[in-house]
Amino acid sequence: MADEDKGARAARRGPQPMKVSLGPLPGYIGYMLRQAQLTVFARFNAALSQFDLKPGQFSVLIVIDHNASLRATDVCNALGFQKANFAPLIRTLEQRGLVLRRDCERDRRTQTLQLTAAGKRLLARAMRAHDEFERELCERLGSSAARGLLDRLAELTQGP
Amino acid sequence: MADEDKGARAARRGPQPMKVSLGPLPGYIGYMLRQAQLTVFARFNAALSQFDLKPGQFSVLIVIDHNASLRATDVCNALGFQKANFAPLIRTLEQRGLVLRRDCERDRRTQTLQLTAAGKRLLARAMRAHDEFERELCERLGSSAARGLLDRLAELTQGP
DNA sequence: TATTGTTATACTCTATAACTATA
DNA sequence: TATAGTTATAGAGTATAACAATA
Repeated sequence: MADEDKGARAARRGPQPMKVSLGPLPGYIGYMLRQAQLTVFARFNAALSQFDLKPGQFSVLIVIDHNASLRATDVCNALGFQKANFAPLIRTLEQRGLVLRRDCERDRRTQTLQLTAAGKRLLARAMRAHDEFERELCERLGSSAARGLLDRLAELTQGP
Repeated sequence: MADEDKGARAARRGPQPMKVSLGPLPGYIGYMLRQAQLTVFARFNAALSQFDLKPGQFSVLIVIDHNASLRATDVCNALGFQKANFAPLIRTLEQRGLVLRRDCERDRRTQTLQLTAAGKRLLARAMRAHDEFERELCERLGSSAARGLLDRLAELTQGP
C-alpha cells in the first residue's frame, strides 16, 4: 500500500497508526540494555548462521578450548548454566562431533571435556566470523567508545 | 565446609573446582551485554518486587501513561511485542484493575487503553522505586559514564 | 481485501526436584 | 553425607497460524 493512501485513510478515520511516545524508557539503563542485547544477539545469529552456533554453544566451545580437562560443572559455574540445562547442550555438541567426553580415571562420576579436531576447526572458522562481527560493532561505536562500553558493562555485572 | 578442607581434598583428589578461563569472552560486546542485562534485570526485579511488576509490564504501563487513546497494536509496535503475546499481558493488567479498555466509537474492532486511578497510583509508586534503582546504577557508573553508556547502547540498537 | 485482537500452539531458555553412581 | 551428571518437568518469553469481527 502506498504512503499516500495510508495517510489519507488515517486522516479520515479515527484510530490510526500512532506516533507513540516511549516516555522516559530510552533514558533507562535497563531498557536500553535489553534493546541493545536483543539487537546484538540477532546480528550475532545472522553472522554465525552458517555454523549453526547459538551464543550459548559458541561460549561453551570457547571455554572448553581455553581450559584443559574441564568438567561439566566447571563450565556451568563459569558461564552460569544450570547443570540440568547443560546436559542436552553438551550432548548436542557431542553428537555433532565437536566435543569429546573422556571418562575421568580419578573420579568416575565425571568426564573431562575437550574439543575434537572437527570442533577446533569449526570454532576457528566461527571465531573468524565472530571477529568480523565484533569489528563491525566496534566500528559502529568507535574503538575508544567500545572499550569504554566494555568497562561500563563489567561494572554493571560486578558486585552486590 | 571450611576452605582448608576443600583445598586439602582438592590436592589429594583428581578433579577439583577449577579456576576456569573465559578466554576472550569478557572482551566481546555481545557476551558482556548479556551478562550486564541479566544482572540489571535481576536487580530491577528485586527493586520492584513489592509491586509485582516485571520489566515488560512496567514498560507497558509507562507507554500507556504517556500516550492518550493508545490501541494494543500501537503498544506492540512501540515495544516490540507480538500482538498474540500482548493479549494475556494486558488482560492481567486489566484484571488487576490497573488498565481500562474502553470500546472505541470510531473503530469497533479496537479499544483504547488507559490507566485507571489505581494504575496511576501504582505506577507513581513504582516509578519512585525505579528512580532510586536507576540512581544507584548511575552512582555505580558515575553520571557522565552512565550518559555515555546510554549513548553507546542507542548506537548499538539503531540501524541495519 | 486488509486490519484488530484473540486463541491455540510450539520452541527456546531457564529453574527445581528427584534420581544414579560415585566419592 | 556430599557431589557429578542425568532426567523429568514446569514456567517464562517469544514466534507463527488460524480465526471472528470489523473496516
